[in-house]
Amino acid sequence: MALAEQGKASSTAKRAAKPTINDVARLAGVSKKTVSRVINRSTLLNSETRERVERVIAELGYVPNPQARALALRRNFLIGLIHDNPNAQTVLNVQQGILEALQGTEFELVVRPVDRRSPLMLEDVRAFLSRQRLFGVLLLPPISENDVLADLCDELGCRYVRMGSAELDDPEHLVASNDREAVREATTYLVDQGHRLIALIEGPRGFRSAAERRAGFEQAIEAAGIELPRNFIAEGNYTFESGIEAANRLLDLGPPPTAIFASNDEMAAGVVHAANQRGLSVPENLSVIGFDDTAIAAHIWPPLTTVRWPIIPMARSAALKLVGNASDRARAAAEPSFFLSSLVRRASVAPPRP
Amino acid sequence: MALAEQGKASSTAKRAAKPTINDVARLAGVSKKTVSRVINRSTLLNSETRERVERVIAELGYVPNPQARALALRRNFLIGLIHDNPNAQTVLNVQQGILEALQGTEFELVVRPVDRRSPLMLEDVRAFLSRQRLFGVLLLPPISENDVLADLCDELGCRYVRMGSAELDDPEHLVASNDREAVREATTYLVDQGHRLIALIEGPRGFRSAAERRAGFEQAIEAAGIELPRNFIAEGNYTFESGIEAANRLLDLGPPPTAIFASNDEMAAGVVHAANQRGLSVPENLSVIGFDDTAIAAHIWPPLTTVRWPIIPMARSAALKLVGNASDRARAAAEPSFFLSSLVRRASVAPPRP
DNA sequence: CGTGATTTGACACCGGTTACCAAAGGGGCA
DNA sequence: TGCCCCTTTGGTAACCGGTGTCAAATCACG
Repeated sequence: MALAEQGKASSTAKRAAKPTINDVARLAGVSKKTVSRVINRSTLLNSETRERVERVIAELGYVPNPQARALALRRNFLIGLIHDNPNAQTVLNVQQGILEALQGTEFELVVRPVDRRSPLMLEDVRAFLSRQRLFGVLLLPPISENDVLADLCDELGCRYVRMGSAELDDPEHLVASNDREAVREATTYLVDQGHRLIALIEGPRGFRSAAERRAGFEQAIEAAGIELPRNFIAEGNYTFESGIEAANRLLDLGPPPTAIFASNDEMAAGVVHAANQRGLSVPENLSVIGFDDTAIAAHIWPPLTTVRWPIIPMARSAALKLVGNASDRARAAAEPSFFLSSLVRRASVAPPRP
Repeated sequence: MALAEQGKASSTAKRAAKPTINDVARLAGVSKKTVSRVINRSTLLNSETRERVERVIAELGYVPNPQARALALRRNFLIGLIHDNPNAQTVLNVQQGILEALQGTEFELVVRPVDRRSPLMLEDVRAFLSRQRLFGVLLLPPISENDVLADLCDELGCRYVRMGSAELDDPEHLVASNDREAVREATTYLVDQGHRLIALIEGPRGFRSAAERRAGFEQAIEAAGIELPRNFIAEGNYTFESGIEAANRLLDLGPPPTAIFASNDEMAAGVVHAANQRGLSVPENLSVIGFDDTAIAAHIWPPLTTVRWPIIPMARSAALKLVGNASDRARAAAEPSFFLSSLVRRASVAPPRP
């Protein structure tokens, strides 16, 4: 009887009827509840019983049904990635980092791009979160800076971790990098190369990440004793096209800058593109530094000097923080919250022409 | 009583206890089952009853619990995206297309990158599919060409749609594009510009998609009456770096090609990069055509002439095919399976120098 | 008033979890 | 030594929120 049951449960070819907790309980001669205790590593268990149940589980190849657990626990084993980041490589890197962290767990990754500008965004996210009862969500910049969104997560009882630059939230909810420092370092590098006419293409105003990078830039300029013309700071929106436009505005100035720091690689690539279109050569006539060190930075010509933003480890850490919250608070708290960005010197910077 | 209940269900602030099917049934004065029928658009329903239930549903803002449905139906409302595509923009475009199709439905997208070369890949996917009981999966090239994987989906009772070049599967399971045709067109364009020394960088051997593109290339060369030196066909693996290497091998030949067709944009960008490193200018000294028309194509300098691969509509169609299978087989079958790729002329092609 | 078609409901079930209770075993105390 | 209380261990039943099955109720019609 027991053998017949086992055979039926584990090997039958037709639409493999997966073994359930009941099968395990019957074969192990215990109740469902005991099996449940074994699965959930309850301490209130005789070690002999535990072993017996574990043996049956292994024999049957039993795996708890996530749907049933989700129903009973009122919570899914899904991690959501909410983002409105325009950069494909960044988003994919984040996905990769998260999945590395989720590897071997029962969690899955659900992606949810949103439109920051849509008036329906918040309602959309609300519906998503409350319907799916996600275990938790990861918020990617720039939308991670939206406090209303974070509050919404709280309100709906959904854990969250935000990725961002700094002081956005408690360490429990945050993974950040030292963007300001890194931009200061990069800008200082331009100064050290002899540049005095250095322009900035910043991200959209109103975002902390943009403000951080700008602050680092201004600190370096000030430290060098350079007076920064007001119109040497241009605004972009992190897209290639906006980089082109901003570069054209800057290069039309008299005198034009000899070096441009762009707040991400995409825009930096746009700057290089615009320079080429004008017959300017990088780095001979114009030095360019980007930010992120996504694939495009190494791929364009000349290879871009840029700030490496350790997005994959950051994403991994953020996911561990989220998931760790479940089983092991200590480990979650120990998960690093701060990461260092640093300058990668390639070929898009040279001393200005005399 | 009814009003009190309603208040409790719909407005209570504390951890908003969501209304369930029971609440709806009670308020509408019908049974759970009847509500279920309304939700599922069963035709066996008095229209008056239906309206009454629908009114209550609207009042309460009731939304069925996906977890409970998943348990009862033994199937999740999750679409999986299984891929091992190295190109970030392509993957993200696919995600975008899928999400467009899923917009407004109860389905969510779960991403699952895999490692084609890992011996554990199949077991990994098997565990993923059988544990999560996904509604269905989308298979992206190049892994979509793996027949074992498709069979595995079948075996596990998981619907699937493969994206690929052609003749990979039944139309029900396939969304394809006319790569061969498109490559022939692109190559013919090079011929028409006056090129006779045209090289190909193809994808990894053993993949149908690579073979398709190669076939198109060879057809065009043959039609032009050009004899193709054997070493004018180089192999790459779709990465930027492999494009550089292949380009260097080709440009070291005597005589070197005056035009190179690369089987994707990433490798084409590598070709441009390699040419620049050698002091060759594109398109003056070397013409380059890519494939895909991902963002990088428009972003590098010079903007790349390439074949536009309509990946977003393809992904959308694939997702509709998958989901449509559920509600509306006719619509799913009607969903187009074939898409046309076509040449986008930018600035990386010019007649060869005399 | 019987007959068949249409609507509706009662009830078990999906596969886990928690609440609560009962039995078994161990130690303190009279 | 015997009694009682407390801790450990395991079982039962209810529940999470839907769905399928099947029978009952309703209705039109000959």
